[in-house]
Amino acid sequence: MPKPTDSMKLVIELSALHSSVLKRIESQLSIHGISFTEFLVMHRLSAAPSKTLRRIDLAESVGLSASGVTRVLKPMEKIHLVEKESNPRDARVSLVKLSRPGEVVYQDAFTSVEQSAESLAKALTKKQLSSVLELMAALK
Amino acid sequence: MPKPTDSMKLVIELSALHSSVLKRIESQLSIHGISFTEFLVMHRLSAAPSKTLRRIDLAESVGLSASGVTRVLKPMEKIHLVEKESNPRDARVSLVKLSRPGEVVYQDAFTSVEQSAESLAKALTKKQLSSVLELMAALK
DNA sequence: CACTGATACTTGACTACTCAAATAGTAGTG
DNA sequence: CACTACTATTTGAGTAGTCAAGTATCAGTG
Repeated sequence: MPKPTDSMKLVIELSALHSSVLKRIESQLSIHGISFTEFLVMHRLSAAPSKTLRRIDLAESVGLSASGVTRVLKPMEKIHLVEKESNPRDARVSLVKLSRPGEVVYQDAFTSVEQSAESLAKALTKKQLSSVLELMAALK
Repeated sequence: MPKPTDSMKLVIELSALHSSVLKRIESQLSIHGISFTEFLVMHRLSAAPSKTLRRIDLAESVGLSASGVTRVLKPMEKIHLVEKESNPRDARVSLVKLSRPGEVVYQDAFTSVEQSAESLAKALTKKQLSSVLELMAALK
């Protein structure tokens, strides 16, 4: 019977932590009628120049496949959280833009997520928190 | 436009890290024909007394719902990685046991996962690694 | 400027879950 | 010892994603 090294523990604990954190956040987000993935999409769009991204870059930044993005976006377009724009320079690409109503939902959701995040992170000191962030960045 | 606090960054980076790590590991595990979830199941069973657990406890420890466990286990039983046992004390519970062939697959898979994990963790010193583990445990 | 190969995206078919309801069994209480 | 309430599990129906194949467009080359 193998005994786990620390690096093994890292991946196992990472997975456990992810699943528990996700549950907390999703339950908060359900109030706003969106999933964490949808929140992430809006988060990335909101940070982008003119709140617009190519679907492929969006996929990359939220950790989805191209088709995954197509599928998340479809219902979001339907309720006008995001809108489709075309790129005059390249007819292959379809740009996604965070709409005004989308921004409003995003900002409300942001507050909720932040609350969950704070309540989670209060187990750590400020110093510890920035330390985890740094260490996690090194793992990327 | 809201600006992310560190605790917000924590949840977002956690999700990104999880998705990238999972992809690395799953691609290694595909050699053994199992998913990371199935690996986790065997990992927990392997650590349990007489390699046996109730389905509900298994669910809890791998972060799945009860029905999720039922569904992962079904194909694993079919190829005899695990076997079903009943509890004479309580006819409601159905115990799951890691079979001998299951142990073999688990140990091979363990080696693969450990390799991925090592290659991931080599971005960190030993001290940093045990530090992340400690901080992550605090977040649970 | 026609060809070749790469890129952006969408769709079909499948897998991996989830939740809610159904089933079966257990345990405490009057 | 019948009732009530709780626990363990499975199943049906639906959601969220994947990969592979298909379509459209672009960009470089002889």
